[in-house]
Amino acid sequence: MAHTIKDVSRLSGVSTATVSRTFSNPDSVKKATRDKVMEAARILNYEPNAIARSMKLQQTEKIAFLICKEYGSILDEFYAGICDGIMAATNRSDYQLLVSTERDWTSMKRNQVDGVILGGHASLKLIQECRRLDMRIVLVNNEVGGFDFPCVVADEEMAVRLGIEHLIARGHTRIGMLAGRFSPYVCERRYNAFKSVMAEKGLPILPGHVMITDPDLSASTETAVAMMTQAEPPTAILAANDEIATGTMKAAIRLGKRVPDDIAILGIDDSRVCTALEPELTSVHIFRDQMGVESAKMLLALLQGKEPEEKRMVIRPELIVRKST
Amino acid sequence: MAHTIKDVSRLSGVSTATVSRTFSNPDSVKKATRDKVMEAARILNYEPNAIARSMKLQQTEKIAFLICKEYGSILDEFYAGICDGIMAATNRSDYQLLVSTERDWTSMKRNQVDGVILGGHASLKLIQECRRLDMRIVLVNNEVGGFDFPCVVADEEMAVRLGIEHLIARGHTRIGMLAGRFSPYVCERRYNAFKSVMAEKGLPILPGHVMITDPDLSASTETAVAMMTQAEPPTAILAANDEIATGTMKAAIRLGKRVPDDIAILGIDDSRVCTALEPELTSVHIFRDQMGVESAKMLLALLQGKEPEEKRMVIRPELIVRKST
DNA sequence: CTGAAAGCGCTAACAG
DNA sequence: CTGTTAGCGCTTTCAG
Repeated sequence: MAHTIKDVSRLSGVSTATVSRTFSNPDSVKKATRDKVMEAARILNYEPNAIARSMKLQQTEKIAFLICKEYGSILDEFYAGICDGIMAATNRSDYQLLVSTERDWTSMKRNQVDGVILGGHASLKLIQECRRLDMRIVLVNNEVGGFDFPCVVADEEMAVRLGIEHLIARGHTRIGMLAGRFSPYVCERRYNAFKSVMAEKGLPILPGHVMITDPDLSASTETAVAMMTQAEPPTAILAANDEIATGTMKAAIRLGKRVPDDIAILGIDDSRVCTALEPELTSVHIFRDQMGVESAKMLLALLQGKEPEEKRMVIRPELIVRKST
Repeated sequence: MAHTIKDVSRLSGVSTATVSRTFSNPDSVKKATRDKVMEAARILNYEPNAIARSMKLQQTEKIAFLICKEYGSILDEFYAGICDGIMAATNRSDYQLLVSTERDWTSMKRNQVDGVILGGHASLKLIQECRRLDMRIVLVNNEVGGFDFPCVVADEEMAVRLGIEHLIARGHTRIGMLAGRFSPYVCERRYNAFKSVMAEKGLPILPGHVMITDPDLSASTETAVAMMTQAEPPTAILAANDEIATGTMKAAIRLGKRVPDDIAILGIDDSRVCTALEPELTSVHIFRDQMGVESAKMLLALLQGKEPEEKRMVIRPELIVRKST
């Protein structure tokens, strides 16, 4: 059994209260006393017991990041990026970070964590469960209409707008979109943004110029082939994400079309694959790290009792022009 | 303040012990009593307090995954894969998972977690600190000579061997390697394996046929260009990982060399980029998920007091032949 | 500046 | 099968 505050108290000849103060509020203890305590602690290899502290304080100093998605691997590049950001922000505080998935977060006990960041398509059931246990909640890459939870999202409309405006600037008017079935929230936003921005620009969306595909590589490739082999194919394709854009590139290669001369291709997310491809893929960068950082900061602020001034934080994307457009 | 076991005890008219039993060992309580307790708990919106439980049991039922790396982003595809595996295995147990980095794991208090999985190049200092606090330790993607810590690693030698044998089967004899400066443990293993397997096969390593590069895309591209523009370049290049292989592919494209006819290229890791490239990249799959799963299982077993039969678990890789060789 | 003591919510040994 | 009770290790009020 490890030594406790009592052992240190005994060895150093001071009370347990003083030992406690030495560790949690050093300034309130005279230096001489403090030194005695620290020396005893060193000898005994004493380290404060985090559980007992939590018990007394009734807070865990832990938050959880719960990933709510069903498709693909859990920590894909997008969520890993968010997680990186959350880690960075959490680690700078006194909090520690638990990571799990919606599916596995079953053993919900009170006081496991002080708050949660829900990433992606969190079910209402999960949200209500968290509220029932008095946890503070922040959503990331999702928002729930009508409930007004604090959330951090990317400006999906702006992402699509940046893409379309770039294609227009390159002289394209027959622009198509390959939408995909991945995160419901994101997909819907990007899809709707495409329709509204095209309308705003006065560009018609021709029949067959919007298709929906599963987000994996082979499905996107097939769908892109179908789009490009129409009688009147688009001259530029906006893919709903880089994975789909990659499939579109493969389709172009298979059909012997030159990118960007015969067909311009543009992704969203700006993932690592963009620079691996040839030609390198133009994409709209979504600042996933920043989304993570901001959501963690928001939750931490909430836990300090501060209400954030803006409950809905929108992270602005940035167009990265490369060689595919 | 949330309700406690006492409130439930009072409302249901049984002792606190019975309430406790109802939640942690239901079978030891008569059904009728149990129902009364559950009903009271429901009414009061009671949920057991995890901290108090930990306090009593003197264990947190939490483990930590500490990522020890300096280059690149924290949760890159490789470590995200390991983390996925750890999450899966952890979530199937009663444990929960903390994720942090070596750099940030400073506020080391006793009883924050019951054990740790150290991923990558853990410093001896960190390991000793963990031991001092009586934590159980498992290393993943690393091992420490002479200390005999439980560890899970990939069979790096076999990965290289599979690659070389494949290239030999394709008729290559002038095989080069692009080694890289990423994880010291892995790099060294792959590099040494290359030399020993080549020797074993009786193939000479020609001057300039082994080069070391930074692992980023542009450095690998430059280095690969240098290797391919020698007087007598290799006919096949084994890259130390897929990122470097990607750079090698770019070098081939830049030099107008056809892959695999003019130059065969082979990666290690089998990351997502392999199928994005054209031609698709042959690579040796490292089962990172499995590494995560096994390391978590090992740690969990250790925490149950079981000593694992094998302290050093080696995960066998698998060659995935695609179009680049 | 330091000490005594109460108590955070739960579990488990023991008694009935 | 159920109740009583003694802590787990720490923080914090209140006194000194």
